[in-house]
Amino acid sequence: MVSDQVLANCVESLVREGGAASITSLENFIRQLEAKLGMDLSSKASFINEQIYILLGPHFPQVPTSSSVIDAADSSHFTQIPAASCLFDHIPRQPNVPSFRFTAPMALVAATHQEHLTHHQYNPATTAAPDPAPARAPVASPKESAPAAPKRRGGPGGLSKVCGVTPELQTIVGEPTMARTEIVKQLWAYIRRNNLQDPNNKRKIICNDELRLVFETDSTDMFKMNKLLAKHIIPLEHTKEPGSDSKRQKKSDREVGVEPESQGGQYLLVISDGLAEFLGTGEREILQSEALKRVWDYIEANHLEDHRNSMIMCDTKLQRLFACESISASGVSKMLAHHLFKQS
DNA sequence: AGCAGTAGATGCGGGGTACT
DNA sequence: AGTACCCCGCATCTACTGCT
Repeated sequence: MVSDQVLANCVESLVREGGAASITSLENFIRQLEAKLGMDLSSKASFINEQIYILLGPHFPQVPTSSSVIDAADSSHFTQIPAASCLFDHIPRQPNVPSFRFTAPMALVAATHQEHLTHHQYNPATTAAPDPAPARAPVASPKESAPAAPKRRGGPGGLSKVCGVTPELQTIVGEPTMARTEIVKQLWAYIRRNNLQDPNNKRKIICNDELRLVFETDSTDMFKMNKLLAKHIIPLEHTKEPGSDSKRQKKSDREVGVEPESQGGQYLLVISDGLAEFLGTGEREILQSEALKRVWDYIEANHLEDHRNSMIMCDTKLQRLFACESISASGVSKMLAHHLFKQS
C-alpha cells in the first residue's frame, strides 16, 4: 500500500491539476487517484478526505460522499450537527451536503490548517460553536495520544512563521518564502529525490553541487543540518511587528544592537515591470522580504484579506499584479516570486 | 514486530519567577 | 505594578534503542 506521504502528495497534485471545482464527489476523486496510482484506495477514503480539507480549507467543509465510502470508524472524526451551529456558517451550504464539526482529532487538522493566520485573525472561540472539545486545541504531533490536556494555543508564530530563503537554498526548496518546518520538509524531499543519504549511515548527508553551495561542506549529518540551514533562513519583518512583545527579540536587539534592516544574507532582486508598477516608487531592485512586506501592507491597508478563510480578494491593482481575482494568503509569496529575479 | 522516546537545531509565545 | 529573564512546548526530519 502506498504511504500516506506519497498519497498526500498525489492528492495535492490532483487537486492542483483539476482545481477545487473539479471535485464533484469523494468517490469520483478517489477513482481519479486510483487511476493515477494504479491501486485500490477505498480504505484510504478518510485520509484522502482529510487531505482535501487541508488543501482547500473551509471552502470545502466536506467533499460530498455517500456513506459507503467512509466507514463508521473513520467517520467518527465527524459529528453531524444542526445547521445553526455549523463551524462554517459563513459558507453557503450546498444542498444534500451534510455539515460537520470536528471531534478532537480533526480539530487538530483544522488548527494545523490555520497555521498561517495570526492569532488575532484566527479566533476559533468566535467562529466555532461552543464545544466541549473546541478547535482551540493546540497543534499536536501525530505521535501524541488522544487525551492531551488543554494547553496554551499554538498559533501561527514560532515554527510556523514564514521566513525568507536565500537564493542558494531556494534552488533546493523551490520557494522564496516558507515556514521553517516546510523548508526542512522540502530539504529532506530533495535529499531523498537525489539519493544524497549515505547508504551506510543514513543520518549522513552527501552534498551534491547545489547542496554544497548551501552547507559549504562536502557532507554533513542530519543534526548539523538544521544549524547550517539557519544561515539560509531569513526572518521576514511582516510576520512580526518590530518592537512587539517578543521578549527574546527585545533581548537580542539590546544585546546585539542590530537594526532589523541590517540582518544579513538577503539579496537585492530585480523587480518585474508589473511589480514596479504596483509599487509605484520607480525602484527596480528590492529585498525579497521588503517586497513581500509592501504587498502585505497594501493588502492590509485596503482590507483585502478575508480572515475567515485566509483568502486575499484582489482589487484591480492586485489583479493586474497577480492576474487572478483571489488568492490564498499563503500563495502571495509564491505569486510575488514571479515578479522578482536574481540579478544577472 | 511494532511502538514510543530520543537525539539536534531553529523562533516565538506564554507561564513562572525574581527583581526594581 | 511593572519589567526582565528563564524555561518549556511547539513541528520537522531519520535512525537507533528499549520496551511491550
